[in-house]
Amino acid sequence: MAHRVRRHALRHRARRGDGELLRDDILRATEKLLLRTKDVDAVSIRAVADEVGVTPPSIYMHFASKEELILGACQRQFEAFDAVVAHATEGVSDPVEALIGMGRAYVRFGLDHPEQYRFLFMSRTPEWAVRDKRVDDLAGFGRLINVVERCIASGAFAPGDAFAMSCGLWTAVHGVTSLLIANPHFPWPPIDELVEQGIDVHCRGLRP
Amino acid sequence: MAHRVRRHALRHRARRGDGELLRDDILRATEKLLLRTKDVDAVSIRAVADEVGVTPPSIYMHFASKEELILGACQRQFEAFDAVVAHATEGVSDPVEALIGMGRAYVRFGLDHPEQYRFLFMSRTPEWAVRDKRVDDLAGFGRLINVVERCIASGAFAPGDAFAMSCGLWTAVHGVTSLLIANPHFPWPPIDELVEQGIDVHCRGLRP
DNA sequence: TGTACATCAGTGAACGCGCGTTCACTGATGTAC
DNA sequence: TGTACATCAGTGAACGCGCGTTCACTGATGTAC
Repeated sequence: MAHRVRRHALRHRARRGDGELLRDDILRATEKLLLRTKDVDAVSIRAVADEVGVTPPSIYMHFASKEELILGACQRQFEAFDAVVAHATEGVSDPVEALIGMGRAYVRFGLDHPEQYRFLFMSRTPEWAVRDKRVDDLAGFGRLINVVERCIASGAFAPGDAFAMSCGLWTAVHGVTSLLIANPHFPWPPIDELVEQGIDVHCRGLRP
Repeated sequence: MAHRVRRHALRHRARRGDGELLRDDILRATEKLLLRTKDVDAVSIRAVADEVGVTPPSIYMHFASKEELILGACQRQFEAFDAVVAHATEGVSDPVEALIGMGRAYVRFGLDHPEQYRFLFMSRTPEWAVRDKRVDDLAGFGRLINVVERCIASGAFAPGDAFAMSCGLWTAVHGVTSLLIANPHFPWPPIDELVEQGIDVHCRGLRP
């Protein structure tokens, strides 16, 4: 393979006091690389620096190590994912409809941002990421439990452990999303059909 | 980090005509490393050679490249997985029972061999692996379709597209397996419960 | 039975590569006087 | 208003590392005569 050559234009040096601007540029570049390469291992300090238009040591002005950089990008992606799923339930009063909307949004986000999804829910979670990640994780999951409880209260679902049901629902939508991401060459039936059917079957199975 | 040091005993040179023995040793060592390191990226030609007790160039006597080596190990794992799932349906006449048995065996294999499962069903499938892998893949999937068809014929499942139903069932068991593998720190309910509930809910949802 | 030799199963050393990270530096710019 | 200076936002070159892969070789062993 050829030497790594500088591919991107040099970035203008920030004005004094605006050093923090670089931090944002770095995170944005990291996400861009994740999306383009579709491989977290291809995201190197050097590649990120090049994408930003800066030299590698500059990264260390804002992140103590590569781990911290990746963790930072991960956090951002998590927030985006969380926002999309939260948005799906807005203004929907029927709890089953809200649940279905969440499921659709979940799968859609995963398929639209496969590398982000892979990173968030399919990769080995290194020890260092667990603590910080877990907070948001539980926040998004809390929303799910809430909707499931409303489904039970409304009589749409049989009474039972809302937490366990939520785990089941999560595994269901995750199953569709991740299998489609990992196995794009399999002769799947039409995606929308698969999603609708998966959610529908699961909801039918939870009825009284 | 320290220099890689030879950790394993030297292997006895094979007798003339027994050169093929090394091929088997290499594949076994590769699987062992996958299991131990839980990371396909940690499996290097050099690490495999060391595990076998041989020098790196020896690997190239049996595999043209690292890709071929990994592919060989993947094939083996696939066969093991396929055998376990096939075994689960043996001697079970009731089709729903057979399906449940397959599901349990599937999840169990995944949790018992997380790195194999990750490699088979959660990793990016490189272009070169697709063609060879697909054959076994469809073979195992064919077994699933077969059982689903029997479920429909017996009246246990509502009539419908057996292929689409099989896809749905696959995503369901995959969802449980892969989410547990990727997120071991999440406060899951008891695993058996999660598995049983997942399969049960899905089967209920498919009833007439 | 003895010996020369071809073959086979490897070895040892090296190649160039991209990686994370460190360290001494530079040059523009805001600020104090 | 002019100037010395501290600070800030970076740079350039190098470090040691493990990696996949290549190439010329070696030494044991089965075989032909």
